[in-house]
Amino acid sequence: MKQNLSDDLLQQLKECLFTGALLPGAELTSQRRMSASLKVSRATVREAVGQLEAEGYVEVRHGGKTRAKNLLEPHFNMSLGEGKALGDNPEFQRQVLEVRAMLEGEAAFYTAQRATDDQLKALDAEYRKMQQRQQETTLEKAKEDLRFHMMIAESSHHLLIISFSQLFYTRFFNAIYGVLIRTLKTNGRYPEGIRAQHSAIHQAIMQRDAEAARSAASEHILYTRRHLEKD
Amino acid sequence: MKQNLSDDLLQQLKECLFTGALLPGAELTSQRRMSASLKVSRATVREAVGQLEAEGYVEVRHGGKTRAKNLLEPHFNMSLGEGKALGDNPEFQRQVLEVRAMLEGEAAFYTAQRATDDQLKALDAEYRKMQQRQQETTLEKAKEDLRFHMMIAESSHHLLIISFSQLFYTRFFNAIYGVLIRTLKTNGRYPEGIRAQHSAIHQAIMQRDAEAARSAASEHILYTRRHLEKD
DNA sequence: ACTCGAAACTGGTCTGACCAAAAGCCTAGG
DNA sequence: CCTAGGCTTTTGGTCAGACCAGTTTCGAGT
Repeated sequence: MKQNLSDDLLQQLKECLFTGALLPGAELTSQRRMSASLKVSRATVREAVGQLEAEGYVEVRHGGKTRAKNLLEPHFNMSLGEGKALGDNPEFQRQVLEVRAMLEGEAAFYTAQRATDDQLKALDAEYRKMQQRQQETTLEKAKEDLRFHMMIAESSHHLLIISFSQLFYTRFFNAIYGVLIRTLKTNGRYPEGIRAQHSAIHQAIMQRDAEAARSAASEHILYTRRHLEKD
Repeated sequence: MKQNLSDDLLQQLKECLFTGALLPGAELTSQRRMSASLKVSRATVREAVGQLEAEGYVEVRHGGKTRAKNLLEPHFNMSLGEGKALGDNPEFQRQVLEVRAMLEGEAAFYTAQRATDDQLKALDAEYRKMQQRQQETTLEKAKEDLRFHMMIAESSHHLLIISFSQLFYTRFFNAIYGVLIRTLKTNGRYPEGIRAQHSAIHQAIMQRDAEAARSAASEHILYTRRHLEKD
């Protein structure tokens, strides 16, 4: 079962990618460092990294750092969501909310179960920052909201959820933002329920109550959807 | 439009393969000769040849000559072999199951709510067909199972769920299939719970009971996951 | 004619060097 | 304060030449 050194290394690197030890967007150690720490030549490292790139798992730029790619990205280039045409479509916005409801519910669930203490601490800090800042533009509020949810997703230790969340939030930001705009228009102001819901999610995760976290996160999104349906 | 030297060479070699200048079984010139005749270093040649091998176009044996493979071969591997490392990874398999649990739960939920009568009829027909056929290979059972779930997803009238399901099932079929194989190995036979669970999903959707459909579909997947964790 | 081993291939790895692109840093000028 | 500009470091891309390890080839000795 002995194979090439470079194949060994390739396998090893893939392992890191599939288990989530190397998250999408994370930087790989440089070829020279790998070469030194693994006691193989840089040529061998290059061979392995080259394969990884060819298979679409990492992105390597001359002079820049090599970083892990999102596993789902190559398969997510559909005509969907490109542009705000879809972002303004109420039916599409509704669907985005429904997916968010399940996605963020699951993310919160696994985060409550698996987040490291450091991640919980960072999440707590972000939450408090979010609670303080008040007078901001709608756009900033939306971004802040997304950052909070993205942090939860990243703490889930669930490669697929992390990958999908990344793609989803970036691709469909327009639709998500559009929902907020429309809510403000219909409702007159930022719905007062949001604050309490964020608090509930935060609290459930901090107490590592997975089920509560899931339903709180899910409810948070469905609450927004109900606001939208009043039209 | 200038790219890497090795990429240039890779492209060039592919040309030879696709135009038939290099027929299946033919020997490639050695890396040293290429390096000399093209005035590039052997490292560059190796990079290109390595890619070719990774893509399945040539076969290279230590000490022996490198020869062109049958062009159709990579496409056959595509159906099953793409990313074998990924499909065999237990941790990844578990994550795939978890995503399936939420994805298929939601799909069943919306299908129960929104499927047209025609879609329900087609689903019913597929279900009955599935119940009849018994003696089949594991592979065929897996495909059948996936077809059933894909039909549910397609009946959900939910663009995002449909799109994601399609990508997910085709892309990660290996991991899904790997789960089945592993279950069979651990368990000795096809778990008897599956049949009843399919029935429960089918029944809930037919009665348009969305909540029941969701939990039945979700439970179906989680049941499989539990089987896997017995190791 | 056959066998077998040396020699001449092949690909796999290593070393250390240089180039070019990107990133980081640090200073001078707003 | 901080931003724009250059300088240095770090990164990936390529190169040369060497050695190791399998394969193949082919001729000498039987």
